[in-house]
Amino acid sequence: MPLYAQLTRAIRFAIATGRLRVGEQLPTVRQLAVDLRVNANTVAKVYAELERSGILETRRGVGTFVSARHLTPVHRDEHEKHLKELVDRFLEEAGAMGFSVDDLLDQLQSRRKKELRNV
Amino acid sequence: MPLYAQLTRAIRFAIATGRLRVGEQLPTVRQLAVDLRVNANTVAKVYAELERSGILETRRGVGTFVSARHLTPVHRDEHEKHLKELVDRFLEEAGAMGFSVDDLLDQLQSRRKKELRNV
DNA sequence: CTGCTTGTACTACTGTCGTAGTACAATCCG
DNA sequence: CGGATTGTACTACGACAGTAGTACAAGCAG
Repeated sequence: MPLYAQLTRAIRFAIATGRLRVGEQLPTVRQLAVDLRVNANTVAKVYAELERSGILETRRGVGTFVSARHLTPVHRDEHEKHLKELVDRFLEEAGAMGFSVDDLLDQLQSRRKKELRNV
Repeated sequence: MPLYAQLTRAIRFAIATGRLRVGEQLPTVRQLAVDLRVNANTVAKVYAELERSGILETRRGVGTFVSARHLTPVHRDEHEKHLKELVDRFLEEAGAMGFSVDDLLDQLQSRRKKELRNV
C-alpha cells in the first residue's frame, strides 16, 4: 500500500479512536516528512485530502489541526453515506465471488463474537 | 475498472449464478476478443487466471470450459478462505473510517431486508 | 501430412500513479 | 518591516499496470 494511503488511514483511525482530539495540532508537514523519511509533498497531499474531507483544518504559517466539522450532523450523514458506498463495493465483490448477503452476515457475526471474547 | 477485471468478474458471476454451467464451453479467445473489441491477449489472460483459480479448464485447439473443480470440497474451502480475506479487508477499511463491526452488521442487515422486499 | 483452430509467449507501447525536488506564497511574531 | 515558519504549486522522473501486436505451439479434422 502506498505511503500516502497508509498515512491517510492512520490519521483517520487516530481521530476516529480519539487518539487525536478536536483542535489538536498535527505535526508540521516538514516535520512529519522527516520523521517518516518521506517527501514533504506526500504529507501535504494527505493533509490537503483530509481537509477536503472535512476532518482537518490548515492555516498557513500556523499548522494543521483536527477540525470539529466531523462532529456536525451534515458530516455524520456524509460519513454514513460513505459506509453505504463501502458496503456497496463489498457486496458487489462478494457477489462476483458467488456469496450472498447472508454468507457475509454469517461471517461478520462470527467476527463479532471473536471480538467480544477478546474483551 | 480495467477490462480484464470486468471480464473476470463477469465470468465468475455467470458461473456463480448458474448462467454458465459445468462443462459448458466459453467463447473462443479470439471470438470474445472481437465481440468485446479487445485484444485477444486480454481475454487469454483472464481465461488463464481463472484456470489457475480452478474454475476453468482450457484445452489447446479445442477451447475453454467451465471446470467441475469448483464444486469439490477442497475448492469450497479455498472459496471460504477468500471470503474471510475479503471480510478482513472490509473490516480494515471500515475501521480506518471509524466504523465498528456492529455498524457494518446493521448496514448489511438493512440491505438484506431490502433484498427480501424485492422478492 | 496439411491446414485450420485453438490457446500461449514475448515484446513493446502508453497512460497513470506515487514520490521527490525545487521554488513560491501566506501568516505569524519580534 | 523582516525573518522564520507554515502550507502550496509546479515540474519531473521512475515504476508499474493494462493493453495491443505479432509470432509461436499444441491439438484436432480432413
